[in-house]
Amino acid sequence: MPELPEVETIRLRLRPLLVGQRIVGAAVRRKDVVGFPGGSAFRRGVVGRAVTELGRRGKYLLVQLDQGFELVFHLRLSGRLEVVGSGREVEHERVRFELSGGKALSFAEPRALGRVYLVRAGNYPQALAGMLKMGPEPIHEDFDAAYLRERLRGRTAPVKNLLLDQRIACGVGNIYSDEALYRAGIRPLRRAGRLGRPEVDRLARALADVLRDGIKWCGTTLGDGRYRLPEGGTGSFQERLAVFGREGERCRRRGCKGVVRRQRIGGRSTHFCPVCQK
DNA sequence: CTTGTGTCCTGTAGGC
DNA sequence: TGCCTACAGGACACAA
Repeated sequence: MPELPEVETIRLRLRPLLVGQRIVGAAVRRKDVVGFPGGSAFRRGVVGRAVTELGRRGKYLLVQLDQGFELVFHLRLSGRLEVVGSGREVEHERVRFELSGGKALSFAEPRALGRVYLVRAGNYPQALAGMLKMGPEPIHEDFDAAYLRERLRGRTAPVKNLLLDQRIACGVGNIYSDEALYRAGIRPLRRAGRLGRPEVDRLARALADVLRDGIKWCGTTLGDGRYRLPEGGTGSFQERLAVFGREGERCRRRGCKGVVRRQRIGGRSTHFCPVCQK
């Protein structure tokens, strides 16, 4: 669930809590959540390092450490990062980092699908191949209509599937892809290579806009409450969703009588307004 | 290369 | 009430 806006929100909130802190201890409570390196090298490598900055690439959160190291987190579906008092227990905690200030950074992940990696900054191992192949950030200038047109040209897969491909546009997940397609007025099942130039133009803009809006509203906390801010609060973009999670409800556009439909595309549930999206 | 399907993982919702 | 199944979804492996 954490997509680009959620990870960016987490980054902004965690930054003042982590930068300047030194990791004085680490406990790996579940080994398979550490993606790299294996064995005790992860714990040995991370202890003693100080946090210098927090970055983000797509859905990855990058915790820069001194001496050229970097902790890379991917929260996948249900991962959570929280700074807690040193004694406090956290449900589903997989890895805990004790901090010099007396608190701890807790990485909790009920489904154990999320991962944390310790690498040389910018030097990603095979286990993190996704980082090397990742496409541009849709909210940066190097992502524009011309680029998207080039990447979609000739492709026969549904446009929805390609929006989820991190090699084309990183950071986009199921929620924001549906919302971007709604804003662009494009049905998710349309074959990507068949979109007209004005449609791709709208899509490129909609993607950037919806992700920026998501950041502005601190991300989307759905009913399950899995995504939370590091301080425990919720995002508020869920109140602004046009289609995601609104199956059977009326389209939000003024005067539109459409009812939001849900359909499985590429194994994922996909939402759209049959009136607004062509 | 492209596309579609299965797998990982576990908590939860819904059916009977 | 309790059991069972389907589903949630991001990334990746793999088959065609």
